[in-house]
Amino acid sequence: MENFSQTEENYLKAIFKLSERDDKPASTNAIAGEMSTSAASVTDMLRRLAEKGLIHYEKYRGVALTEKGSKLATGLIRKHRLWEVFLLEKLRFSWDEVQDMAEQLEHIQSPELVERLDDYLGRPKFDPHGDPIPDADGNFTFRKQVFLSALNPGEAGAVVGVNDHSPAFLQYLDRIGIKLGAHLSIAERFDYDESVRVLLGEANEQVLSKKVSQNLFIQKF
Amino acid sequence: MENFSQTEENYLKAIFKLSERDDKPASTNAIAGEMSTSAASVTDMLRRLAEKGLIHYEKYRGVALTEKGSKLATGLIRKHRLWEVFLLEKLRFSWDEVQDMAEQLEHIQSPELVERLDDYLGRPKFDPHGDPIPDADGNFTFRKQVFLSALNPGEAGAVVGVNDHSPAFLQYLDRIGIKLGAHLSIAERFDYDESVRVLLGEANEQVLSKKVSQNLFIQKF
DNA sequence: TACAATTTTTAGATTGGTCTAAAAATATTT
DNA sequence: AAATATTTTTAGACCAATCTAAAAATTGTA
Repeated sequence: MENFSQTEENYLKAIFKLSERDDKPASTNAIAGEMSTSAASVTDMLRRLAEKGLIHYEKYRGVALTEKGSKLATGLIRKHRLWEVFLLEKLRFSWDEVQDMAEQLEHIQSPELVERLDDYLGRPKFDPHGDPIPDADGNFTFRKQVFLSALNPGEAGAVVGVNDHSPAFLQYLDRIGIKLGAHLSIAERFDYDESVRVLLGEANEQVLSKKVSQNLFIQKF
Repeated sequence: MENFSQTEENYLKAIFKLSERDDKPASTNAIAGEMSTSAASVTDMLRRLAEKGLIHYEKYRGVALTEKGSKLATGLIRKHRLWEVFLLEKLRFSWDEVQDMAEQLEHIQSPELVERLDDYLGRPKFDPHGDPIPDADGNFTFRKQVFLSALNPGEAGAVVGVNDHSPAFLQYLDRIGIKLGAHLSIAERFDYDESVRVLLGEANEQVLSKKVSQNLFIQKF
């Protein structure tokens, strides 16, 4: 397949993310927001991406990825998440440090490298934040997961992912001892501010704010 | 330190390589050749690199790297060679396959990543082609080495590096069983075409052409 | 339905990196 | 030292990606 510029690739990723989130065509403005650029620049780029057959684009109607664009975007996500696993598992970075590096590494062009890396890492299905890693054909492994905020007192499960990937949130989780795979159960729910008291593992009890509980993915037991 | 574009970085590498080879300022034309671009483009870029304090440049007088430019160039070489070690040792690529990937990976911006990678690889001093890997301060480990073509009958040594990095040459070496570290001795030298008959290891005898013998680095016993 | 607000596109300019063709400087030869 | 050859620089143009400001289209609302 042809090669595209890093900028073009980043636009594709942004469109993929927005379409996935809202399940409808991405708007020029939304893309501009995601890319931290102006709407005018986005329009320019959309015209070019459409010419290259990467997106379906009609003026004023928003955009969706074509099959080709979608393959490319999932390929980028695959690379990003595999490199994140590498950085954590092999180079011992922590999960709040890997974003910038993976952002660069995902643009390395070499199909063979991706497959060898995947092999080397033991073909992981999820990245260090719990996000699924698409396989070489672009298929994601899905998981039945809910926000912690959707759990009721008495219910229990394992932490399988985060919704917010910011270093601040990830460092907070480290501080209070929440890692991917941690077991927890809801002890009590406070209607006042929608915070919850949870039991972490055997003996660690914490009160988590509404914001935190809306950013943790749980797989129920 | 500021960041520079991949193009700027590639110019710095080219200038470093040329200055190292000839031990005098690099000419516009030589750089154009190295970069496969036009002399006019080089002149443009030189003006910009000089403005950024990366090179000493006087019109018509050729260029040399400044301290800053030199630090940057050795940093790139360090990254390139460390990634090559990674690709070979960890991902099991062969020494003729790694060039393109390392060429991309060397532009990843993250000092922390380089140091972790170095650690992870066991702080290697030489890359898979026998080229020295500069340390974090830019210091190279030097080695007393000569071309195979400089050895006389009866002399022996170990293959410690290659001068030609082309896949064709490296694959040829694989084919006839010459690896880095291989021991060899000169059995006979033919004045006719300056080829040499060498004994490889215990029992492998080969005649090597002048061209081959001028592209193998040997450390004498 | 018409007017206002918002979103999107167009127009025109800028920057980095590239090119070709021509001019200027340097190096080589006689 | 003059003439010639070579190298290097300048001039002017192009493309990708970006910007701001203004125009056009769409959406929301009185």
